[in-house]
Amino acid sequence: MERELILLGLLNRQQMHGYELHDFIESNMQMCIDLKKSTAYYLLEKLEKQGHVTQTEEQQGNRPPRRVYHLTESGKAHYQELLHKNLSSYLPARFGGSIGIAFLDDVDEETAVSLLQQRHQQISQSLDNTKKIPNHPGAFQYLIEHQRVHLQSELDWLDKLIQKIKINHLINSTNS
Amino acid sequence: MERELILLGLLNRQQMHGYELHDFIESNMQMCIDLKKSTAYYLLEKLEKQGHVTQTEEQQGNRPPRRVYHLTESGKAHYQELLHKNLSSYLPARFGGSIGIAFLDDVDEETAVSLLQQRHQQISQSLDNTKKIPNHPGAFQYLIEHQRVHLQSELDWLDKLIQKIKINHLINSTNS
DNA sequence: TTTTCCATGTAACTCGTTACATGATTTC
DNA sequence: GAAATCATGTAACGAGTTACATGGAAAA
Repeated sequence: MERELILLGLLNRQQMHGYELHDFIESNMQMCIDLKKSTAYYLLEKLEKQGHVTQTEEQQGNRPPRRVYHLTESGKAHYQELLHKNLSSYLPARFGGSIGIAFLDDVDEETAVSLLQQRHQQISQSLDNTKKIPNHPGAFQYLIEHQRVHLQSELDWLDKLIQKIKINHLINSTNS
Repeated sequence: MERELILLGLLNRQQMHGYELHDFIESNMQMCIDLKKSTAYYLLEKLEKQGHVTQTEEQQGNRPPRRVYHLTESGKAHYQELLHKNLSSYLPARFGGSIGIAFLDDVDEETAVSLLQQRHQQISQSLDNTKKIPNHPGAFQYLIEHQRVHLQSELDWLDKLIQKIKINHLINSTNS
């Protein structure tokens, strides 16, 4: 549902074609969603069938024609519906990535530290990436800030965890 | 993949049957995953076909026989593989729930505040739920703590956002 | 001139959910 | 006696990904 919401939200600002939409999402929202091209095209087709958007073709020289989409009235209503639902509800954020934490005891401490450091590195990278995103007016900026806060909190927590494991390791190794 | 990882991780501790696995996950990990029964059964069948687990039937009176699963050697290896992968990589946590934030400008301020308060309520509820989870030995507890830290950070952030919107609203309404 | 970018799409697949079905047992 | 729990499953569906295909234009 959220992919549809993004497309509608962007189209609510201005008409855009599929490639453009995908491109914008990839370069400005990559930290919170990964929308594949084929999914974007598929979704736009679906929205058109449902009457939420309409197409107009734009020819640019010899290139494949751009299919520029715009919201219909029905689309605007649908957009508001999805937006309200999204804002009002908290979908237990899929923390797939953290599940392994529950089973940390099943890898030895050196390995654990090294694996978690790799993870740390990636989160750090993600955080850096959010800094490359150009500034946007209005609420869009909130999303980016939210992501930054989240990533920073993840990083802090990970640091503490790694410290704990290192200390445990010292204790265990001096005891044996 | 993470559902498979959980099943393997639990089976690595002790043999369990499908219902029991599902039940444990539902009551102890509901804050980070929602594994449906049919998915659990399906996954266990799949793991068996792949040789990662074996079954033994246990009859209890007239009930449908319990299918108790245990890890094979191959299963243990597979488990370690998935666990390493999970620990070392950060899958940009699916923040589907927050996407709407980017489009907050498209709802009027009173509505926004009210929607976000509903969201706040739900996160708060989630946080309370983590407190009902019984204590677990070892690393399992880290997962719960991680979730709590995350939820708290979400709550803090939301509070600030709601405040900002309220202030904006005041400014806008006195100006007009 | 080779690579990257622009611009679209299709077919097959995977993962997971929904909705259904069964039937004994325990609890209220 | 009704409702919840125990215990399993199947069939159909849905969302999204992967891998592929096409071909001109711009940049390296």
